[in-house]
Amino acid sequence: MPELPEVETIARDLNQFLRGKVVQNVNVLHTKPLSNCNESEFIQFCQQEKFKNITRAGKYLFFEFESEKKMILHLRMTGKFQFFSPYDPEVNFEKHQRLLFLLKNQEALAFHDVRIFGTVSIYYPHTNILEYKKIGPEPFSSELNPAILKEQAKNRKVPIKNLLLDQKFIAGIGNIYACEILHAIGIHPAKPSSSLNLEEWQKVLTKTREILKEAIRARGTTINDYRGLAEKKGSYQKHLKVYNQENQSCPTCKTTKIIRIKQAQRSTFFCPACQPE
DNA sequence: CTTAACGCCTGAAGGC
DNA sequence: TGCCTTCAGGCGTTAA
Repeated sequence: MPELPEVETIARDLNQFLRGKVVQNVNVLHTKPLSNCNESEFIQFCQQEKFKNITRAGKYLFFEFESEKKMILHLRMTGKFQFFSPYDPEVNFEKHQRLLFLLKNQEALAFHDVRIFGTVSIYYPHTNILEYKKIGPEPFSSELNPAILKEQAKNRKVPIKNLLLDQKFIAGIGNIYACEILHAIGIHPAKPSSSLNLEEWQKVLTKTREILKEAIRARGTTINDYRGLAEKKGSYQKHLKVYNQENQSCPTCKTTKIIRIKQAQRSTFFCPACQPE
């Protein structure tokens, strides 16, 4: 499940492979990912476009072409990219490839997505990009500070864990890092968001940045599905203290076992000793 | 405005 | 072995 560190890693790698390359043709192997156009529009949109830059915003990937057209893609749960050089359909075809971008010199980029939750949308220059409006501030943005977070949360009764998952509150945090952040600062995941004081918001912000930065250094977390380009795994799973660690001893207090609860239909892992109510 | 529940999807894993 | 159920979860939609 790609979150900010995983998407950042993919964006950096894609840039290296794709910058300056031209899309000669596209095979739409499944139309479900196309969110704001049909198959023929999508093919038309991409043909002869040269990749200029690939960036990340929240958990979205922004593909910018030289023409200033943009393609915005979300990997959701199981989306990943495969770069083939050269691409041989006999060898490289896989069942769950959904979009295939054919490049020069027999190279190709495949968007692979088992569960087909991933989405792509296309934008012509100078048009209003809806995706921007849906996501909140980047965790590393200098506009963020503890006072703003506290203010934004003052009427929010939802558990802090759920608020950290809200992409409009802070962009890019998913289930894994939300659990890790709360453990690192010793806050119970069910604590009502509006009850955190300024000092606690300071800790949230500092640890969020620290953990995400460290996870980017490790090229993300690979538990089940996540793979970067070239099927490369991340290594941050070695640093996880609570996520997926049910019944293990907490690495911080070394005495209490990590427990698992459900919040808003999602698993939350935490240490009841280090994160008291 | 906020919150909660559901649906989308497939493959892995567990129960019997 | 095989069938059935449950689970994984990001996010859009819907309803309250």
